Amino acid sequence: MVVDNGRRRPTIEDVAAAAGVSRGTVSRVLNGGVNVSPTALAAVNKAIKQTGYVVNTHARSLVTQRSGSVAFILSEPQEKFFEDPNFQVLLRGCTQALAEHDMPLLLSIADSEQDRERVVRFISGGHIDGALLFSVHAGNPVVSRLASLGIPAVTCGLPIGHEFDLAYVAVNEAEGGRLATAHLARLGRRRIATVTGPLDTPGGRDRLKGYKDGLEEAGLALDQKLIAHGDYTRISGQLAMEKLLKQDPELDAVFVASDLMALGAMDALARAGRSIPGDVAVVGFDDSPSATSAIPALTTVRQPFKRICEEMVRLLLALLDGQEPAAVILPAELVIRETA
Amino acid sequence: MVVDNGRRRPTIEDVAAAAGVSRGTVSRVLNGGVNVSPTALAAVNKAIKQTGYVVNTHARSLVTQRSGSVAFILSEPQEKFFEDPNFQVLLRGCTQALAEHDMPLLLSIADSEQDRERVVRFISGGHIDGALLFSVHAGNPVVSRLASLGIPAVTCGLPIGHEFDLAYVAVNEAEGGRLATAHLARLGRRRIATVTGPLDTPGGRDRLKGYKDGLEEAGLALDQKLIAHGDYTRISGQLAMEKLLKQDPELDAVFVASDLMALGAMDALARAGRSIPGDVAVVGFDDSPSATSAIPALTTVRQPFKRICEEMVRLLLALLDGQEPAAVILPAELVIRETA
DNA sequence: CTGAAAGCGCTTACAG
DNA sequence: CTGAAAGCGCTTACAG
Repeated sequence: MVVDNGRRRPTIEDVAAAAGVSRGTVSRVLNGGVNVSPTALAAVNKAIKQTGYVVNTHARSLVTQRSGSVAFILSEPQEKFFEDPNFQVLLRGCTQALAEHDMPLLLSIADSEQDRERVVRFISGGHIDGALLFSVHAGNPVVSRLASLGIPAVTCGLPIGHEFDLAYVAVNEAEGGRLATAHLARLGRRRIATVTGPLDTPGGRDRLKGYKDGLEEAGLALDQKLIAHGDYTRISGQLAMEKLLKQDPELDAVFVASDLMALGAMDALARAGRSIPGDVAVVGFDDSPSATSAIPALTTVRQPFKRICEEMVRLLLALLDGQEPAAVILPAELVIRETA
Repeated sequence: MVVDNGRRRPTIEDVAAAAGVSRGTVSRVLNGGVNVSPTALAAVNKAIKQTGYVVNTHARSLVTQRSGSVAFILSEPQEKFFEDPNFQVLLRGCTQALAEHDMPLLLSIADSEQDRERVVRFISGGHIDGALLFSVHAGNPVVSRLASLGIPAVTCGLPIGHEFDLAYVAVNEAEGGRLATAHLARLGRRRIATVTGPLDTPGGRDRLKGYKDGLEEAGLALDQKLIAHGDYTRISGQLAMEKLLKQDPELDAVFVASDLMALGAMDALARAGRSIPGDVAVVGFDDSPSATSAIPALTTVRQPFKRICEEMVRLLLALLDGQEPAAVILPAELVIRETA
């Protein structure tokens, strides 16, 4: 039963009165119940229910000097955010992982210079305890600012240039690239091309490394004509594929460093009249929702996004707890569907 | 120049000392500068810069009883959230509109019974001042709870069942449906089908109404065989289109109540060997990013998402200011591309 | 195990 | 226009 005395929200004082104890005891119950007698505990819990008490987080934060919330920072130009299905998965995953700790997620989008200023100001203003960072190109100013301010932060993907002063969670990018390439070689493909991401991102750099490893492992020569670059957008995948087809019309496979770019590459292949996987086998990266809905369904390297989010939140909470920044590398996994 | 005295953040006390005034005066400057002499104002502003002072929002919220943040609540099953590109646009638009008022956006996802409980608890706990609500089916429990708790809330789209106790922003759905249908009729199409959204959503219900209006206006008869229903997912659009083709193989146009479903419908048409727009003209709804990237590019009814977000935030701030709930209806606009 | 008390950093009547 | 002071609702040594 919830008692509503007028309009005002019940405070710890009301609970104390109802339970016949002091405010201190109520507070102790609220904070884990240590040094509280079973009798008092029961009385307080009953009083909490009875009064419908909910802690005032502002009052609590004022004394604990902790805000109890974290920011999800997207420092990416707007178009990519719009287009990339991975962000939604990550946003949701983090929201849920945080919710399990009863922490709200503050969304901050910092894709312009001005926004970045605001976001950094906001964060250094102590409004949040820590940050979850996404889409981190080498040299991203938000990342450096956070790192130099010493604000607890965890990045998704290896933060190039801050490998040692920031915590991060990443899939084993190189291994993923190697798995994809090895799979294509195993299928008997001999002219395996690749579309990379930007080389100032870990996904661009390391998936390419994996591609090279896979080629070498299969005894295939590295050929610069078979390498093109994209920026993770669908259209960039299409353009890169067109370029590759021009450079080497005989190519029979392609490893594309993201599913979205793979979709673009498939558009280009279709327009060029190549069948998939008959003429050209395609492997993507991410296992994003678009991979399954593609026609034909995309063979890809899976990033365990849910797990990534959980680990990011875990790492961030550990940082808030005073632990040192750590890195978590998750295994990549090949998901075989129809395109290869 | 920022002075860092040890590790502790400067407080209003530090600013007062630096400016040679009382805390009260500093606070007055912070809150608009009324009743402050030009001299004091200048001194305080200088001291703020000098000390690098940033207001402690928790302390402020504790006394003002306002949190200064609002929640973006998504009460939608997970799959749709993942798939629907509109959410990203809305999320971004609201984040930005709010940022202009220096208010952070808290993201809450309430797609399960349990999540809903948490979200309602969170909100009634006073952690936020108001809510922005999305994807509102009639009878959504979160909506009713918010409405009955009297928490300032603005919904995106007409909140069926709460038309009069909640503020909302919506595009003129019926007019959009009418425009789409009229356009198809004007193109000479005579067997115009429609794929609706769920009829317990304003978009499902009212776009269908517009379709009927458009038909009538063009002197075309309403035929139940030409109406099928989807749930805004791509696959549902495909299934609905397949059903329509079965029910009336002679249909020559279709108005689909969302772009995403239109994409699904186009998949079905392609599989059935119908050319677009040659055999069947297609008009979508939303003008989401997927409309432009579709091949062929989708003719659609534009929802002014950016404007919608701005109006939602404006309305919410007005509610927080004590104004009565209002409704804003924005005009729909036809965007002609390649499919019709 | 418990209560009384100080204090977190701000805002806002109130008196002048 | 300005300062002194009360108070927002909590946590946490401290003493017992």
